[in-house]
Amino acid sequence: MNSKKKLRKAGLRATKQRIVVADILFNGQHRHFTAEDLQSEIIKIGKHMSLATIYNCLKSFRDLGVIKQVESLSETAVFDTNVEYHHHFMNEETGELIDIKPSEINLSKLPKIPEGYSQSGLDVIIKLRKNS
Amino acid sequence: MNSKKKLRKAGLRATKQRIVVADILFNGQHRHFTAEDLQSEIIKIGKHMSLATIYNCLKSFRDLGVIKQVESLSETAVFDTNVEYHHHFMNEETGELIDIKPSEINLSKLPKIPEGYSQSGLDVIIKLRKNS
DNA sequence: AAGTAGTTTAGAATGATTTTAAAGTAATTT
DNA sequence: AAATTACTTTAAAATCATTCTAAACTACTT
Repeated sequence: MNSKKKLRKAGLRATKQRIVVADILFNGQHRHFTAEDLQSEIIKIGKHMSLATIYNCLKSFRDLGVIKQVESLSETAVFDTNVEYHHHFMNEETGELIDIKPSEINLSKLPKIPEGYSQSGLDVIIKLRKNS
Repeated sequence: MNSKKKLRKAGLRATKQRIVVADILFNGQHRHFTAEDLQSEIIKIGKHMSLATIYNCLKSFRDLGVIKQVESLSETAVFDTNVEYHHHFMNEETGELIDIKPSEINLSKLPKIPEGYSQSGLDVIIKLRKNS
């Protein structure tokens, strides 16, 4: 099934722009990218698309669940007076953080570190939603 | 030891502004805060301090190691075509991400979720640095 | 008390993202 | 196939967090 049909099926208008983005993204291989990465690629294949459109498109694809936005704790810099190694709970709505002591998490198995690199940190973030 | 002495000992000039910030931050209780949170508190106690100064001050305290900047993946939005639950390696210098399959991490013990909340997500980020 | 080097500051600059509102277009209806 | 309508795209302006600039200031040294 081509991108046009998939978009229609998902309830989105099959605009030229969305088709271009879908054709780039869903080629079978997973990838991480920013809005600007995508714009560069679009330019590389001789097309043009405004950044606003790219943001709009990525947002609708994300809401549809066909891509994921990688979690970032907050869009503003957050500081912590606790300088010991620890993890965090994060309230998804407010961004509020609560410390988690390392002893409360057991990370008994970790993946092999890629060749040529060393581990320089490890963060666990448990996201919370208020019960309704 | 008061803030003035502590700053001097750390090799930082004991400016009025740094003393105010240190007095607010190092009162024995840990906390998470943004530059603006801090400015609001400073205004609340009848003082004034420019945001640039607050950023400068937090940066020097961070470099000194007396506060920590909570990790954020990247300052720009990153998207991922892999919508399955998974974790990430992150190259600290470039921000580049590599997927980690959940089966490669064993999280056998997790902390108790705070009263009134439910877990809505869990992310593990392993930071990498290139070997020298 | 004077010197100097690090600091503070307002305001400008930057960079990512969103908004605005006008022009365009996909899908529907005629 | 043309007309309609509602959703989209877009350039440009706006916004927000953060950094930079460069002039005024001040902590510490001499």
